[in-house]
Order: sequence, then structure tokens, then C-alpha cells
Amino acid sequence: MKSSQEFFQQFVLLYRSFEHHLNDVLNDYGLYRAQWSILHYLAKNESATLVELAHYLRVEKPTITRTITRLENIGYLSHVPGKDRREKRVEMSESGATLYVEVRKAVDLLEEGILSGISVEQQQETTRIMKQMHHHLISKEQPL
Amino acid sequence: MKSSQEFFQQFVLLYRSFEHHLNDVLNDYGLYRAQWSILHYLAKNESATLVELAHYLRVEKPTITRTITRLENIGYLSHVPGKDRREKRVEMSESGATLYVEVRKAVDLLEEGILSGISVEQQQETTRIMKQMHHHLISKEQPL
DNA sequence: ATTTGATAGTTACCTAAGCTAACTATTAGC
DNA sequence: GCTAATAGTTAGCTTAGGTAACTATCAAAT
Repeated sequence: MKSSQEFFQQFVLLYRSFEHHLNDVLNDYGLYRAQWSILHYLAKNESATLVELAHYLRVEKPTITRTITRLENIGYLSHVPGKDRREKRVEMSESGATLYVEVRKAVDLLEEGILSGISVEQQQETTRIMKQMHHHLISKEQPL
Repeated sequence: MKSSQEFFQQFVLLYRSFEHHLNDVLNDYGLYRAQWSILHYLAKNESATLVELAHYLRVEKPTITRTITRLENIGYLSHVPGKDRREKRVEMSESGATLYVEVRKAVDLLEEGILSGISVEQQQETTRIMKQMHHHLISKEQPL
């Protein structure tokens, strides 16, 4: 079998298993994957507009709107006023930030468990390769 | 940021981009990801029962039932009679197999494009690492 | 041989999370 | 100022996952 086939077969299986376990962790806190990915972004980037999130996560705007609405309803987000009144800029609220650090611990535990036995060098090398692959995919979408 | 966090952030982003492009390819043939993963399994394993597929893909039985039903309706699967009359063993029909080789070409093209510039050795090493990670996840689920 | 328990699959139903199409409200460019 | 483009929303569809409860068949123990 082609090494590319083996690669992606393993890649997909691993992703599905990972998503499964991640969901188990998140559900303990009443969260879902899509919500978590937004909180994660806001933890690393302070604030974001919906379009920014849509681009980053590579989903359409209505998908983001819905997830944001849910996070707002729970009270994990707050608005950041800006001068462009079309856009809606959000950041984590205090309770959102509090929850994030808590869940982050549990997710770190899961992730580090999965990576146990794999050296930091190998992790970084693999991350680098994945970035390269991601870049190949992005450049296919050029006509944005 | 922890290297595990960077790893999984990249991992998830890459997966989502990949799934997106894979879907684009599959849709040209009227297929979806879940259907494709079953055809892929049957291409590598000749035949399978629903439970076998559920275990491999790590989803529940009703999910498999539905996807199999769809593939049957399109005519890509046929039954393999066996002595245990509880189980339903399926394989690809002729038209399923024909479609598979066709789609396989397109998917190979996509996958090889994504992996371009990454040596076969690196691909294999990364596959090995992913297998190791997958194994960590599986062993967490021991009580099966 | 019969009963009991496990296993394979199905049915019905719920939910998350993606999508498109069509819309409003702003802003930017000419 | 008018027109284009951009940000976001609403409505509605679909895939694909999940549980709970069920039937049919088989295996094992008594």
C-alpha cells in the first residue's frame, strides 16, 4: 500500500479516537468541540471577530454565529466595542476565562497522555510536518 | 505554549482542512466521508460484519447500520452469506469495486499532493508515531 | 433439551455541527 | 452620493454521531 494511504488512514483513525476522548473531557464541563476551539482561539489571541474565527477554523459564517450564540448564552463571552459597527468582536468573559484554565488542565492531561513516550523533538518535528501539509492545503484554496 | 498544545492545535486544523478537501473530491462521485471509510476498509479487508466496522471506525452500531444501508441502496455492497445468521457480512459489489478504484485515484492525488515535499521516510516515521498515539488512546478504553 | 445470557443488527429519536441561499446593516471606493 | 464589498444573521437542509429499547440468533450451563 502507498505510504500516503497508510499515513492518512492512520491520521483519520487517530483523529477520530482523539475527538472521542476530547469530547468525553469537554462534556464533563458542558462544552463541545466547536465551542472549545473558539475558546482556545480566544485564549491565544485575546479577541476575535466572527469572520476571523471562520477563516481560522475554515467553516462558514453561520456555523460560527451559532456556536458564538451558544457561548454567549452560557455567559462565557463578552463583546468588545470597536469602530466598525458591522463587525462583532468578542473576547472571553471572566467566567469564560476561569472555565478555560480549568478545562485546559484536563485537556492538557489528555493530550500529554497521548503523547507520552514521544520526545518533545519528535513532537516538534511532527508539528512542523503538519504545518507544511496544512500549507499545501491552504494554497490550493487560493481563490478566496 | 506547551509542545503538546501546539501539536494538537496543528493536528486538528490539519484534519479539518483535509476533511474539507476530501469531501470535495468525494462529492464529485456522490460519496461522503463515512461511506468512503467503509469502502476503504472493504478494499483492504475483502469483507466485514457491521460490528467489525463499528469497532474499527470507533462508532456505534446504529451509525454503521445507516451508512451501510445507504451504500446498499446505491448498489455498492453485496451480502456474503455465512453460517451465523445473526451477523450481516458485506463486501463491495462489482460496481462498488469499480467506483472504488476510480475514487481511489482522485484521493491518492489529493493525499500525495498534501504530502509533497515530505520524504517517504518522514511519512513512515510520522505514521509510526501516530500509531503509537492511537495505541495510547485505545488502551484507555480497555473495559471493552 | 431448555433456559439463560450474550451478541448482531435494527428502529426511533435526539443532537452537534457542517452547508447554502437569501437577507440586513454597515463601510469603503470611486 | 451611489455602488461594491463586507460582517453578521436567519431559515432550513444534511451528515453523522449518540442512547435506549427492541428482535433474532447463537452459545453455554444446567
